[in-house]
Amino acid sequence: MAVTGEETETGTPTDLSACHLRNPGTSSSQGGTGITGLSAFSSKQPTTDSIHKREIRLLKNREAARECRRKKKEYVRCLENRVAILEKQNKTLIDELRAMKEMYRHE
DNA sequence: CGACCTTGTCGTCATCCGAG
DNA sequence: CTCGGATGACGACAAGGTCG
Repeated sequence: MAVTGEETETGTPTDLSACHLRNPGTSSSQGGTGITGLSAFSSKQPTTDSIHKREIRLLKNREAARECRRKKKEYVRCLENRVAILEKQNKTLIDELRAMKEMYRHE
């Protein structure tokens, strides 16, 4: 199903400034959609120009949405990477601590 | 096998936000 | 202000899985 190009590789976010998303939950939810779309032209007959403008806008937004999703995926992958690294680090430190405790206990 | 559920992807709309 | 890009939310659709 034409799943387009995946990006590069582990932990190299192209953007989102190194796993930093802006505050979630600031959007106040849209209007349930449905009969939307022509709101901008509701009262007037759409001219060929406005139709063309709309097509351009939709095309650009379509591409923007793709890019946005791509970035989001990469961001999540980056976070998962960090989690893995930190978990590993944590484990190492716990082991180290345990070893040191053991050492001091025998002194 | 068909009906239903789940998951992933896409396009669109509404909204936010920064630039000019 | 206006404009345009970015993004959250939603519905539609397809593919795969599960169950009777």
